[in-house]
Amino acid sequence: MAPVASSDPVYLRVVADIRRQILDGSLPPDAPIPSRAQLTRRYGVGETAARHALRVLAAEGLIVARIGSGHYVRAKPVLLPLHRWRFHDHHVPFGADLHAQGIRTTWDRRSEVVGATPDIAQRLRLEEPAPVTLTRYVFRGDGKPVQLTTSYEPAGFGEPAPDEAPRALIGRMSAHGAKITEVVEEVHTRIPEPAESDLLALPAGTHVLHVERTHWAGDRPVETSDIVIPGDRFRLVYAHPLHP
Amino acid sequence: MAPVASSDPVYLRVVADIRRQILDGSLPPDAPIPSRAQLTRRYGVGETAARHALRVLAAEGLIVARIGSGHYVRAKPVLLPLHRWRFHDHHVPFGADLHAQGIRTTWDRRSEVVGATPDIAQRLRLEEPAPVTLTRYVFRGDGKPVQLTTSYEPAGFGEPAPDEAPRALIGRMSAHGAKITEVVEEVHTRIPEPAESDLLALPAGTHVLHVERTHWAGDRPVETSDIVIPGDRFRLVYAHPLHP
DNA sequence: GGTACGAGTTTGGAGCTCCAACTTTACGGG
DNA sequence: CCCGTAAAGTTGGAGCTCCAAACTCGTACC
Repeated sequence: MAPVASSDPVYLRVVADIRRQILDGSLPPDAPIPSRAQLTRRYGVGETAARHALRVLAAEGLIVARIGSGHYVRAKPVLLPLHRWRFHDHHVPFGADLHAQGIRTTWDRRSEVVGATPDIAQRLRLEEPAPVTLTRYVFRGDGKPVQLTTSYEPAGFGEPAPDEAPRALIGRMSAHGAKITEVVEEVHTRIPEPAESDLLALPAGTHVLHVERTHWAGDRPVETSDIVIPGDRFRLVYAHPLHP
Repeated sequence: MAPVASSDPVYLRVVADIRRQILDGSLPPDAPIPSRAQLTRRYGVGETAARHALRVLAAEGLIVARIGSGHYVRAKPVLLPLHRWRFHDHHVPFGADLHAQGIRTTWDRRSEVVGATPDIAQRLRLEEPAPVTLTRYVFRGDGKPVQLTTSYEPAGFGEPAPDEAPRALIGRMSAHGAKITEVVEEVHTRIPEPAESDLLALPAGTHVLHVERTHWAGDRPVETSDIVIPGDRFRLVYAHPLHP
């Protein structure tokens, strides 16, 4: 979770504080959130900031607004903001979460330079035809493939060193002085669900991929969400940061 | 797209108007959106409304804000708000979109009454143990399964007639005077991608499921997104309604 | 005891203002 | 012609206010 510096907008201070209380359990499900008026007093902020903080938390799915009554902590607020990290432990819920459950994480990667499809070229703001480096990361939990990430970046930024950590494309490109406005990436997760594959006329017991697609904007993640299943299943719900 | 009545909030009038222009192409990608000041004049609304309208459109992914410069129509703004419709044509992007591409849509359904899992019971605000009707819809594009929806509703609302259209649980339950706060549903889509299944050590050519999970709240969808692939692939991006 | 009403609280819509940070543009000097 | 600076425009943060609709709860009435 990105820490909130004291220089950050004040509404983020409020958001961070309430979010922390919800996630660590001091505000249990269905607990009432202080009202707008109370927040202004308690945090010494204006109504605008209090209101915006509540809206952000509601958009994250952590709280629900019951109009006329108040805001309440949502049932099962398993939340991990989807915002600019990757599998690697320092950046990512996946890594942290797998670790917390005693699952050892590893990964490998294969890169190749390919011609950009019109789609990719447009997203990376390149002129067609342009060579792009396509990198596929396979992330494993206890050896079993858990997640596959496909990332594209303009060719010419150099091959990553063999042991270089999975890197955030955004960070890397801005380090080279380039402006990145959008990143396309695909995330895959394993999920065996025989009953359902049957309904879809697939061979019974077929292992099935959970494919999740992340259209990732420099300004704001458009959408995405989900669930990881390494052997057993556990669930992560990603919320959309609603800032600003 | 839900029509905007004249009694609706004014910011929604602005949102609806700009959204229409973007979707019908009169505002092409990268076209500038009128600024806050211009919107207040052009639509005769206050700054608050203009600002909120822009924020909603940005959250929907239709426009990007470039700070200091302005708002611009986003590249490829394929947008279909994920908000209380289903596959069936009148309610749904899927149906409309498939149709637009000359794909015939069909569907079938199987219902069974099962015991609610703790999870489902809690979501439907039922006391455990409670019987719930589990319905699986398989939606097809030209006969090929495209989407699978699993929905739960409290048992006792009656079996749907064999030819009754896939129904919105929310609408149906409120018609019975009940209050529904959340709907759980699962959406599955087929996506064959041999190269990637190879990387994940699956049999080559295995057909793969795109699983997407929709946690659907009475107040606001927490998250979800995505893509449909019937034979060939085409893509839909769902945006989160950011209201209020 | 049960019901109906009203006062107080809370959210959401809408208006206004001011300012900092940033971008774009236009202008003038070298 | 080119470059640097200044002015104008735009977004985002933050403050304030007023009001309608909706909910809660306690009181008073039947």
